[in-house]
Amino acid sequence: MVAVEGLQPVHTGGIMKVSNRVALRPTIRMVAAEAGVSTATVSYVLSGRRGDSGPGVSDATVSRVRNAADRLGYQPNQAARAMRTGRTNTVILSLTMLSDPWALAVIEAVQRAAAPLGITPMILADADWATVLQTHSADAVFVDAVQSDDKKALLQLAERGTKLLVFHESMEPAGFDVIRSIAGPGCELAVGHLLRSNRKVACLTVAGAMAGPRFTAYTEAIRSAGLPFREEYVGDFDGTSAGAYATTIRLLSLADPPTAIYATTDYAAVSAINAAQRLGLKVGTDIDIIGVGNTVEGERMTPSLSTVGPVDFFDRLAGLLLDRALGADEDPGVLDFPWQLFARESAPLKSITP
Amino acid sequence: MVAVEGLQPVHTGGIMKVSNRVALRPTIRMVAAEAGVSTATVSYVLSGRRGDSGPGVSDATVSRVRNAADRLGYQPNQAARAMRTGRTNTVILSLTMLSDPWALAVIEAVQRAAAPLGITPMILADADWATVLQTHSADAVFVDAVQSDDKKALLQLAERGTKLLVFHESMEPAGFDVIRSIAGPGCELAVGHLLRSNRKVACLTVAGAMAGPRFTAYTEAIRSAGLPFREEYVGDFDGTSAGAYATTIRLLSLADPPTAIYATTDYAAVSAINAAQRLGLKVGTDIDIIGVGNTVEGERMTPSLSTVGPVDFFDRLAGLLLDRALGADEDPGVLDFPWQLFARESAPLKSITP
DNA sequence: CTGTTAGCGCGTTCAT
DNA sequence: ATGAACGCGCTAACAG
Repeated sequence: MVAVEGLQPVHTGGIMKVSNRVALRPTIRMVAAEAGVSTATVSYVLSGRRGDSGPGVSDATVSRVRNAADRLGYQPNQAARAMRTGRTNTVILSLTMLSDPWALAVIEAVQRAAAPLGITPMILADADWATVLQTHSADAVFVDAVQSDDKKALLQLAERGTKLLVFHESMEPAGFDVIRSIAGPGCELAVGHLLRSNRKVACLTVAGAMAGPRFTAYTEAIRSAGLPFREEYVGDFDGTSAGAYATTIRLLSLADPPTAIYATTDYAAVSAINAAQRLGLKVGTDIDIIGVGNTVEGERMTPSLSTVGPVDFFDRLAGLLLDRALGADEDPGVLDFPWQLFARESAPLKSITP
Repeated sequence: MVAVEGLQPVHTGGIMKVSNRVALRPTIRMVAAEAGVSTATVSYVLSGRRGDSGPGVSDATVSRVRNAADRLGYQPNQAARAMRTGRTNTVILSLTMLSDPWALAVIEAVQRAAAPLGITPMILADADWATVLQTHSADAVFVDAVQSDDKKALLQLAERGTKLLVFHESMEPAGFDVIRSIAGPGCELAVGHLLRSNRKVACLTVAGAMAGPRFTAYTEAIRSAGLPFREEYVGDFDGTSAGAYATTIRLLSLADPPTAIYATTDYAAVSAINAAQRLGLKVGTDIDIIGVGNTVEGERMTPSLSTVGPVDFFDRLAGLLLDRALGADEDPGVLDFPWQLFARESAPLKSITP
């Protein structure tokens, strides 16, 4: 030590107790001093490690340390811990479209799974996630809207040791995990379900998404059922639920109204049900309505919403993310979620009418 | 140095180049070795400091270092940097109700302001923010839904040096900043505006919020205008925009329909406008509609939405947050946003009719 | 004026 | 139960 005798506080590691600032955050050394033990002991006690082979710390010491820590209000400095262990006790969720209920469901599921593990989910709403992740690390990262040209960035991140889970329909794992949940076939299932007992099936879809798989599935299914495609049965709306409501009213007010509606999201389907009921129709009898996505809200409402979607998507996603965060060092792979039909009250299974 | 001669790699600080793992992240020492300079020089070059008084590093060296860093793909380790400097280059936004457009606007504004400063906003969606913030630090933190009994937790965090900005109507600053934006008077302004040219004013409000200031302002304003309170003019809905749409249809289908609608949010007002137009009414002439919140969407739509709200709220909030993050060590205070009336097309200023 | 040396910060962990 | 060596980037003090 080169410290000037009279100035150097002995146990505190030298941070500015001498200066005018009040002591900011207590360090492990202060706790050690307070408890009259070494920093190593404090570390072992508070991080609960060293259970590897026998006790190692006596009960008396444990409580002395605990008390000291409480008294000082000690909280470990995550930056220091991260530097030493390489773990941040954090997972990052990179989510575009935070307004989307899908994103909220991801957050909720991860939150629930992470809390008991002492891991904090942080949400990154930056379109430029690749750059951010180059410097800010986490124990695992979920990225929801990857383009094919992001592949290089992903590879680089993976190579640096970032544990990545990527949501993408066709990308192959390459140092990162891929979460997959392909909509097309499931959506055809939905329309097909309606077509079993209906010949006049309309589609409620967001105006901007008419090139996507959810709408294509509609035209496909109509075509392969040998039915004519009726332009007036395509109800495009602006993406808001009010828009979906209004468009449903319009569809059902046609001279020759549809007897079933395929909505490309559960949220649109909910609006459609409200609109149909407003017009005095009995949903599931007078009119069949089916959604897409298998959200919990649909399951719980009355009448319960028929829908298609992956099973248990959010919880399993959260589970995998946290597995990775905890460092089970398995090889990355694909987590595929096949879609299923949930025929509930709003479009029940019926004896087939020709 | 106590290192065993033959094993210790000289410049790398000893991380496991020896082991089987590929080199994970390049460190500043590797860059220094690659460029043939000291770590200090690398640090000065890459962090752009030492600009205090003149350059300090020759152009030739600068480019040598830059090249070396690029070649290795060096990115500074934020944890190490944070430990040394106490800065994380991060701000945390603790937001409940992430689905609320208000939260999205906060995120968007902060994102925009933070990016050029090299600061990354991270969103915390944990109801238990107080606990999380005890261990995870950031250069500044915004907390949106503080209860009065959180005060103790806030004080503690502030004492530890966390820079806090708190959104609360009545709390006083105490080591943390308070953002304030009181709705009541502004809402009365809105209803008052409608009452200047209408006697039949309905209210569109969320069913659960009828004890809140936005609804109270309606009853208050009606009362002080000497008008009777008409139960059938209260249109409560479920919080969705489809619900607002449907409720507006109901209100306007009354035997004695209102000539103006006060909606307690801009989003409800937008739905109300859609509904009124659907019924063939000319908004701003046949019917006046006003919202609450002064969102940008309202300003841009046609007809433009009349509303009340704070001016420039999100950008100024973002500005203050980043000021704090950058450490301008001023005393905390209150940032108050008085509300204003924006009389636009959906409820224009009219010559007064008695 | 340019570049280097050396040591710090704080929690973890190996060897004693 | 402890001493002390880490990790990695920063920066005061110093040397050419």
